[in-house]
Amino acid sequence: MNDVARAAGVSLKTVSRVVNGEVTVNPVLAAQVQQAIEALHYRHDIGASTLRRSDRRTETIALLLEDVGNPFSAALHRSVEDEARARGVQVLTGSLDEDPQRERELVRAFTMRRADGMIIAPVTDDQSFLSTEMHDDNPVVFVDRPGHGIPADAVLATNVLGATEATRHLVAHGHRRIAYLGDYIRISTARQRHQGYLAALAEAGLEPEPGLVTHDLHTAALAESAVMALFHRPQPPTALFTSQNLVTIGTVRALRRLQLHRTVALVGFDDFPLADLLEPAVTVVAQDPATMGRTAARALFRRIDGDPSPPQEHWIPTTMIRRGSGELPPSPSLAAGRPTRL
Amino acid sequence: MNDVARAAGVSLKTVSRVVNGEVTVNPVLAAQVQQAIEALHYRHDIGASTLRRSDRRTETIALLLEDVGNPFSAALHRSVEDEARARGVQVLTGSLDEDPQRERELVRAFTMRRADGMIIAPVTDDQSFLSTEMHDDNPVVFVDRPGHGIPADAVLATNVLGATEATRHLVAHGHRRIAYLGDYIRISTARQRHQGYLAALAEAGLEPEPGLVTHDLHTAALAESAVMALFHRPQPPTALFTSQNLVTIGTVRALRRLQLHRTVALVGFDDFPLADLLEPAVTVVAQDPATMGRTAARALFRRIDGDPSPPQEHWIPTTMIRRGSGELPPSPSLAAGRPTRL
DNA sequence: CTACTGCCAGACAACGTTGTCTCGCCACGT
DNA sequence: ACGTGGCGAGACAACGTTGTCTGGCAGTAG
Repeated sequence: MNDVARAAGVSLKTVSRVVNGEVTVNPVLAAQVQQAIEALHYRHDIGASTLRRSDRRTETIALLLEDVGNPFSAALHRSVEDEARARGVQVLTGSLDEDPQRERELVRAFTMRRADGMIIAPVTDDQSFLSTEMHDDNPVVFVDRPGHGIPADAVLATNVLGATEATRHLVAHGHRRIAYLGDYIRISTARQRHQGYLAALAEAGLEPEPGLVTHDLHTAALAESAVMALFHRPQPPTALFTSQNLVTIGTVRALRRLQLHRTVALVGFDDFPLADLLEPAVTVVAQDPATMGRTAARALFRRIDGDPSPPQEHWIPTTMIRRGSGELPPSPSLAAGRPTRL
Repeated sequence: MNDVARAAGVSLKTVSRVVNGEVTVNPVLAAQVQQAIEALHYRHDIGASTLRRSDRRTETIALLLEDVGNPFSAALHRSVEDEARARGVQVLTGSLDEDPQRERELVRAFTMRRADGMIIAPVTDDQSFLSTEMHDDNPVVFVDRPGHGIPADAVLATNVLGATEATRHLVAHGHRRIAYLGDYIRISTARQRHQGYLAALAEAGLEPEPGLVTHDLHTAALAESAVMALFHRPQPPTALFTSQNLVTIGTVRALRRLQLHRTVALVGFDDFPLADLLEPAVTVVAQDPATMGRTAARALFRRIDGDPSPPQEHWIPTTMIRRGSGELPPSPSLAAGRPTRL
């Protein structure tokens, strides 16, 4: 900046004014400064600027997701980036992998880099550590899952409602034995989807059968073997509700192997690419990760801009997409309670 | 830091030494300092540290990809993050959307934030601007596509070879009229894959037919209508080589609509989730985005650590995965040159 | 012609940290 | 007892920038 000032024949402070777009500077001088900046390839140092400024902004936000490589997180990431881009803000990302320790480490790393705010899909049920971990005026917005122990905005899918709708849909097609297959039950979204499943059963006057509920399926492979097991016992289900992406995919694989994919009804929570091209195409309750990301980013920027209103919950609705797998009628043979032979 | 020093009864400089893990500190004092840090919730300020340090490291790298939301970029992003995590380095990300201006903007934004290095999947054929845009000692590594106008490492898939192998595979199954469907021909990977396709045809003594080559299909929808058009003319192909993810998916959709998915052979470049669950399952030449990301990150860190050796090209091999669609024989009816009726 | 106002440019200090230099202390050898 | 060497701690300046204060100059009113 000193070099630029010398080249433009002005003081260092005037260069600062030009760089920051202040209007109280003679246009002639401003033009000279701009020229010098170009000539010397001067680049403004945001780090030094942040250090000195009173608002301490870095024009950078942090985004902590389950795994930046999975389609849901990636879509959410993209829409956050688009909102940030419109404000000239950059995005630091990190994957949590359901690891509580990683959650704290990343929050610390991003705090040390003075991110202006964070959007977090939390792993655990206690985010109270954020209040001591983060700088006081840096807001947090929770996305996908609610945070606890700290007042903050949250952007959530209507998990209970969506799961109820999915299960109700299967009931409406005549199913009485509907299995639930879900992710780690400690994950709040999995709990809520399980809760929606139970609600729909209760509503229909159906007794929940413990043998038809399987939790903690965190990978497609686990889901696949869970489904295999399910159909090798007496009284198998005639329909399945899978509460997550990877579980749905593992389930489709298993049904193929069992040759039951045209026999057993299936509704999955969360859409996935190519669901419409499978045979039968997979009926899903679709989340809207793009809207979730956009909403979270907007909420965060509102807080960064100083909105002091009480924390808000934003509920992003799910949409049922009927494609075929969810509209299969109960198989008489399975309904009779016969297990599948290999 | 001053507060910590006071609380621990040492000088500010000693706190700095403890924070930076220097060994020339009395363990007793170091413990006192650690205690004070905990008690006061002191957080080291990386920005200020960067400003003062002689190496000016931010422990942050930048990653510029086509679109962080697409599966290829997302997988690559994830593996870069894993390498960075092992070094305590954070990742700034940005999507380029094939936009040259965006490429420059993001490079500038990340330079202003003093990223220690950048991994870029470049949009254009001229990255010479990087040499004036970036700080002198901050390395770049190109990934997926080569950079031009600046010496730097590059991590590339064996695009020509992979495309040749794919096309050769179709030739080996008896096909003589093989169509090429690809992304914007200005993208270097698309050019290379087209080149591989031509090479395989030449090798088999087949005349390339201009009518069987379609470029600039950047979305699945464009690919879909291109395929529809292809089969409504006389002399349709009996096999298709699709040179990119979205093109392959659009093509599958079109073949379904035409009821030709069990008739026309298809090999796609780049694998995609659920390709194995389609009917027929889609034969692909798979790239390895995880290895590409890992390799790029390692190359970048080697440069950041000061490796002065000449720039290197890393070629990441592709793998053909035979799943069924690529092994279909030529349809006699199509081979006879009859166009498809709707 | 003086006094006052407004406005723009520059001087200076400070943001939180670390590189460098200096100084004091202790152990050890003579 | 005294000198020397080594090692650990503190003082100070500086990194690149901006908030604040001061000063000069032009324009205007009395």
